[in-house]
Amino acid sequence: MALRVYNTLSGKKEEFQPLVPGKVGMYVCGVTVYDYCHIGHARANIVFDIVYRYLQYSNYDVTYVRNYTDVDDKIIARANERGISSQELSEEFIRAFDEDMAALGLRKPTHEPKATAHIAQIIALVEQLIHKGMAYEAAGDVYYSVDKFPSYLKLSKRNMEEMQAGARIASGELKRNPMDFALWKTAKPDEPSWESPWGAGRPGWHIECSAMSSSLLGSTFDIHGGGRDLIFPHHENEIAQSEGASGKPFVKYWLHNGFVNINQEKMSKSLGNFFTIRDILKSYDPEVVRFFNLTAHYRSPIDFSDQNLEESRLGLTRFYEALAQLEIALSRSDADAEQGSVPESLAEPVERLAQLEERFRTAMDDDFNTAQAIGHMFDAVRAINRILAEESNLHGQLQGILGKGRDDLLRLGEVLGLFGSDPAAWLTRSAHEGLADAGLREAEIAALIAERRDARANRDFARSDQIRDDLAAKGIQLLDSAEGTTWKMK
RNA sequence: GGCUCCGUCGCCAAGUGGUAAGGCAGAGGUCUGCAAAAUCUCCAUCCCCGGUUCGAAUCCGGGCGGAGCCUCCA
Repeated sequence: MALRVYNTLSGKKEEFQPLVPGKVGMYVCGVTVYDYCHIGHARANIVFDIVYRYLQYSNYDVTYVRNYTDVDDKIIARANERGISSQELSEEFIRAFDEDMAALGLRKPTHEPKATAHIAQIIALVEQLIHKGMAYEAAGDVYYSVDKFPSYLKLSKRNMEEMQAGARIASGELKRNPMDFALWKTAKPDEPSWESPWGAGRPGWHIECSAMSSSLLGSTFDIHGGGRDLIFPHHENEIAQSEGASGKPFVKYWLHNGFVNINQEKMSKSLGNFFTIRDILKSYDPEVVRFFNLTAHYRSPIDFSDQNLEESRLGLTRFYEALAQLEIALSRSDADAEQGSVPESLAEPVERLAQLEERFRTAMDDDFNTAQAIGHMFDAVRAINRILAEESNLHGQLQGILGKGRDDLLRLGEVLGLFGSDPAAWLTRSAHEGLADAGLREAEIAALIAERRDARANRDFARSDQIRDDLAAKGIQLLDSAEGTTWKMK
């Protein structure tokens, strides 16, 4: 089955056919670097990280471009507040962005261009638009003339008359049409600026993406992504600029991810429910954050709440516990054990395990349906646990089946950026999180476990159970097994 | 007002014409000294009302409820 993607431009799912067979050019709008990234940025970047990974998994040669917009009104304003240069500010937050994305386990794009490193291309593009009559200069500013681009608003499917009714021209702007937008802004005092045919100035928002994408991917490429909120005006304007200049279709498939809500409310600074990635990673494992993002479809809104994150933590724990048990069973099993056939009772889980990859692909081929893909992976976990529950001593054939199951799970998990940690280590780390809140130290727990072990050996179950209940009251769950007793936070 | 979109089990969430994935929570069984984990079994007819169809959660119309965009925004 072939990959199908939902294209915002057509409003429906389409079969994905790259311009050049086997190769994909993909551009995703990065961030304007003037502050720390919030969890909405995390979602967008995780979503397109998955797109990138899945295309690579599907054997495409992908060129992934994600830009930094490092010249902008907000950067200038923030830099002035702090009394530093725009460049210092943007460099600081580019570093922060890189750290955040690395923490979230994102694969590095092929190219991460900066707007300020493409001023020459931007100026050339603006000149071209003026030359073609699509743009005009006015007092050092250059504006795009939306009236010259008949298919303007084709992406956002809005109505020009009504948009115009609501639009206003800010004082000092010399627009012919209120919907016209700036390609180049004349420099005000104390602003970063570059020399141009229209005097010193700087690029407007939107033009940098047109310039960088065409520089790195050509005038037509396959996928352009970003958050829904970028559809208008940002992406609409990119289309107008790029197609206006080249006369060729800009992008074949437009992909947009849904929003992040906080406790069912829109995330916004005014509501005070704004979380940076750094804030969240203080409380939650990055892999939990990623897992949470992938349990819903990328186009749907997701609700960021403690309860939902907690559920994701439990879900991810289920995977790691199964993987940890699998490691133990596989290491313990005897390679020389006599070959045995798979018992009839395990035919179904064995079959389910065998189908994992095919099901995963079918789900992901359907517009990157990670929620369904994870559902299939949970099925595989149950199949693994079932086999382990029934056959603690793996014979040759089952060993091979489970070994392949483990490999499949890890390989497909990697396509989603999951299960990359050593299972035992992840579980230990997870167990220790929150330990301080419980007011306990590991050594104390270990001592109590030892005391309980002795009590149990003496069949003093009253004492044994008391220890367990006391710890349970503090949120510590003891887990007895043949290998001894471990613990975790409930 | 215009344009998008959503309303599926207690909660989260897939499914968009062929008879409701999965996770969490819950009930019961197995395992266990007892538990936990694991496993097995059970647990929804899809906001409401019409219509199209052999057949609809899925399509159409009308309600009701919710969200987003239209200004910077992932």
